[in-house]
Amino acid sequence: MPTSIKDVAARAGVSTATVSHVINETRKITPATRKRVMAAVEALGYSINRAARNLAMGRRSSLLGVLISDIRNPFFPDVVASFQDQALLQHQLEALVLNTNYDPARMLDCVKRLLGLQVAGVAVLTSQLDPAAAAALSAGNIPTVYLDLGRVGKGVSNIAIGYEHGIAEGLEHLRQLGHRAIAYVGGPVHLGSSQWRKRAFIETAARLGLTPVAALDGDFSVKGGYDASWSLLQSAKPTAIVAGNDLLAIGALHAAYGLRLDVPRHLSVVGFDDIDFARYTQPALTTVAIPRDEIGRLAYAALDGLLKRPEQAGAEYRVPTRLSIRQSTAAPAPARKNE
Amino acid sequence: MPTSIKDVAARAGVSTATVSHVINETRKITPATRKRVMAAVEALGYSINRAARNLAMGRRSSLLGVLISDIRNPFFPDVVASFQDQALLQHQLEALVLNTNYDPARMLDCVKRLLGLQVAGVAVLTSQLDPAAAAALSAGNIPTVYLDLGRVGKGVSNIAIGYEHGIAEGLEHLRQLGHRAIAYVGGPVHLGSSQWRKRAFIETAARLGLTPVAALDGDFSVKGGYDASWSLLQSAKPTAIVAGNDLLAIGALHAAYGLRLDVPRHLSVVGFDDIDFARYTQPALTTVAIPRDEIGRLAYAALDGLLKRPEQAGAEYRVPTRLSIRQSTAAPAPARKNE
DNA sequence: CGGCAGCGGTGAACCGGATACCATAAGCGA
DNA sequence: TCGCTTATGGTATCCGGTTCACCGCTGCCG
Repeated sequence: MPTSIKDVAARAGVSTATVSHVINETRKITPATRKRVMAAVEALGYSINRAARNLAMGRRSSLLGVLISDIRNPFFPDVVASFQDQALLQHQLEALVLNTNYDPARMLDCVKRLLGLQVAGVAVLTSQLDPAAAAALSAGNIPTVYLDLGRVGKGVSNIAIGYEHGIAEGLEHLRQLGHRAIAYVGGPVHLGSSQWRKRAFIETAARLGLTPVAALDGDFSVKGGYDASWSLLQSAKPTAIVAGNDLLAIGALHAAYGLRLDVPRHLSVVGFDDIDFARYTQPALTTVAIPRDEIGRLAYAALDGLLKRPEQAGAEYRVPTRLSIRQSTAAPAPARKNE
Repeated sequence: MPTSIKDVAARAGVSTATVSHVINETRKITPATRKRVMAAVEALGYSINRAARNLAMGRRSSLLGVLISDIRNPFFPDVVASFQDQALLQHQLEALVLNTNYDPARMLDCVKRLLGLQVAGVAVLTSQLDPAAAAALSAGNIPTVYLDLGRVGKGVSNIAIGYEHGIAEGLEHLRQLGHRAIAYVGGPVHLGSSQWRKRAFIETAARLGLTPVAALDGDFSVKGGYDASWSLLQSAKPTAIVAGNDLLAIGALHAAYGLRLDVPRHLSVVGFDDIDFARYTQPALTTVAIPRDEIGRLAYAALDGLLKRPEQAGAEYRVPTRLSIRQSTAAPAPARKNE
């Protein structure tokens, strides 16, 4: 393991400087010398130590940090995969993915670790932002891209998600089907993404002249959706439920099974995210699709841009949402409508 | 960016050596000094430069490479998450996750990139192994742990998956329910994991005196399961289908819906993996569970062991599988049984 | 009271590589 | 033949940490 540039230099009978110049082609070298050096490199199986190189050059590493909330939530692997595909394409940088588990403290810890690794840039794709973490990133002067969080500025870009369009499509869809009693099941109140979805729902509903019959917050899990929907269906008796993400929506579907309500005849359900499994629920889930691969691609592109033009201000990107209509929505059955 | 240990030392009025000792707790320090140092660290937002540290300590890097087939397959995020949780717990090493997309060429590329990054160790959790990649790893003398691939040796550990037990439970379960006409839907023939599952199925079936009525290979996707099951259900008319993974099983469920077969009355379905969604299909999927978090934990532990005792031979670990019985299996309906 | 051990802290030599600067020799015109 | 420029290689320093040898101080003990 200890084949350093010195070993190569010794074997080739030259100085370490020469070896360095041969390897990096940073100076003209006589063919004879170059050949001797290359032979020594071959013979010793030498490979350069990047840590030392980065240290010497005062550069950051070739790593990009990617912060996500929860790798088990199917939303994130899709984003990460497309991010990594980009990184692979431009082949140079690697993506280091860290989970915050929706925990601000852990997020700060992750940021510190990334700083310690001298990452070249960070993509914060979590649904909330710990202020201390943001401060640490900007203090470290690290190019950063946020997902629907934070302001654009020097070295900081942002990807905004246009929730309104998709949710408006969803509500319009429900209204046209004849639904009036619509309830909302949301995620944890402390999460930004959760708040914005809920707000988009309420404002859009108001604009369309619909009054939500109820809104309940759970966590972003199937169980949370199940519990919330169960109690909603017992009390408010909505004809349609809009969920803050697809896991919640799947929970709603199961609550309906449990209460022997047929979806979509007795209850329509609209999800959010359009995870892969949404098309494999029974019935297949109507849901507001967020272009996850587009987010991954943009996040990489944004970081790439910041890295190439460090002194320039970042940009604001925007991805749209749109309704993906499947079988979990239909006109409410008259029987239940009159209940 | 330039807050180095020297800045901290200067601000705290101590030497860099002392700062280092405070940070690493490698020596007794008076509370007063420690406090001054910590205050300086806080005030400057100092975070240690791992590159420099690794260089000084003669270590490779604080990165562990984790190779997986496909981050979008829910199997892997679970494994990765538990691996990372371990890494976080022992906080020192980071996990760098790379996708091979089931592509041997890409796998070799990933390995080369990892080698370039001086990773301290690599966990190969993919379901197949490119020989060139394995050669590169052993040539680089990198501690490696494989998932059910390759041999244990110096610096190489292996995690074997005991497919037999779980699949035997599954087949026994089906036999007791009265199934005789059992078909198998498998994954791509070129994947190791796919082959072993299929072999375990066939051998165990033979041992139990059951003869599979058919076996078809698709890819590890819902669509593949759908197509294969559809044609199986038309031709061989099995009363039960065992699938090579849960995605395939979900495809089988949908093929049954499509053919208006009631699951489990007309068709029983057994999956493999027990991904989270298996409990949320309709009906909930009976499946052979693989302890994914255990795999992640073991993979980390194995690497940790190899790193701590580099000269020793690796170990063979083994994780069991077991049947998780839900609602997709039942006794076959007499009507169909006599068809 | 002198010797000595233990404690808390410092200075400086590394780790592996990049590079500014210097040394040498060759090339070349005057 | 001298002096100046170029081409090429060497020397030394620095990057940000770790760590070892050492040092002054205190307190204990004979």
